[in-house]
Amino acid sequence: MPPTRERILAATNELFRRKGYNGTSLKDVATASHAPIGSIYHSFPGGKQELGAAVLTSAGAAYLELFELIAAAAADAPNAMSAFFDGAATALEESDFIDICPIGTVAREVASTNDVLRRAAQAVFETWIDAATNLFERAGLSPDVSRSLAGTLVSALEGSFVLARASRTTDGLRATGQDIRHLVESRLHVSTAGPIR
Amino acid sequence: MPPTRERILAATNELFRRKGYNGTSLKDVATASHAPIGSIYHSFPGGKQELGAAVLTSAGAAYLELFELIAAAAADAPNAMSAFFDGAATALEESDFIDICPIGTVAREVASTNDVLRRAAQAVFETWIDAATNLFERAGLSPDVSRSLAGTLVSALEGSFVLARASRTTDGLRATGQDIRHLVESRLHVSTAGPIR
DNA sequence: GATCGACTAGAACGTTCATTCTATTAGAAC
DNA sequence: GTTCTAATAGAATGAACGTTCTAGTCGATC
Repeated sequence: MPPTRERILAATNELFRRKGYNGTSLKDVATASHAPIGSIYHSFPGGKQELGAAVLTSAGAAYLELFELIAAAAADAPNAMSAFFDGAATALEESDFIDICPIGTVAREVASTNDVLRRAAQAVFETWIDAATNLFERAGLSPDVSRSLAGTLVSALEGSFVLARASRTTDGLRATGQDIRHLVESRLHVSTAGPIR
Repeated sequence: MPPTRERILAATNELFRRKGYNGTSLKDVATASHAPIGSIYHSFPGGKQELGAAVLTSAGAAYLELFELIAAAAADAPNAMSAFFDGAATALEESDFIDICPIGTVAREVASTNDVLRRAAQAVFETWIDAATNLFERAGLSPDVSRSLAGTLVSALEGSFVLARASRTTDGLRATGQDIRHLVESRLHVSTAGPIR
């Protein structure tokens, strides 16, 4: 059995995906992680808020790693786009549509009411956008275009999770992957073979 | 003063944006709408769930109307894309980053735990995607490409709301608008002037 | 002007929430 | 083997939750 702190983080991560921040109680966390409430407060003295921020940060780091793995395995930037969305679609299907990034969920839910969690989510998104920006820059795009595309990629991923989860289908997710792939290809052609620049 | 039912819907709509479904209490709704709790149950006998579904539906219809207005005012489909995102960015800035679609928030929060609300959100997204599909078809794109782009547009909008709200900036929102605009232009060029089809 | 349904009003109820608290257990340090 | 800190354990607490319930108020209709 993994250490208590890890079990609590993992259980909370899953609960946040299913029920969001306000829908997850610490009793739920205690039950799912097989840890008493006292241990939650021992590992996270700041209570639910500190636990929430830790979950966002650790989940963000895990997704960043996954991002880099998929990007490294893809033949080029456009292929990486399809791979991101197809991978997300498969994960969603296999988990009966619960395996969706908890960060966007929590970010929307509490961005106006909890500045600590808002900043934690913002920091995570920033790491993803930085990583995607690097990917596009390495593919030959300008810093500005790369950063814009990175934001669009993360937005499209987060947004298509919402639609997929509401409709319980992944068709849209995969189609959006193709659209984003096409967008990146188009930007690459303009900048490397186009008449201007 | 508008009728009670309308006041309750409007107040709940705003509370959902700020705090999500689970974060909004019926006491909050009663206070914000200047209606007693009894009146909430009188107008919505099904309680919080029925109220929630009604908010999603009415907000969805309002956004659909807004979508059609902006699309009709734009010179063409690509211009409509920028207009959607710029309009959202302005609304977000003017409302101190709370004026973000409550539907995506609630959809992520309760999609796994409340099928009534999940279906309500799904139905709303469907109306938006249908409307956007029509827009792209009228611009000359095939039904398949149009529907895919429509899903990508809605996804990118919903997703960039999350990022904008977390970062409290609208730069990314506007940049994504330009990317989506570019994507639509690219699809139009391929299908109307390209060598194939 | 009496009657009646629609609406207003908020107290009451049982549950659940995040947090705090007091014990108890386990294992390293000396 | 004693000591001491870290971790476990869950009962206690007070606030807040969604819902139900009982009164009271309003305005139209006869």
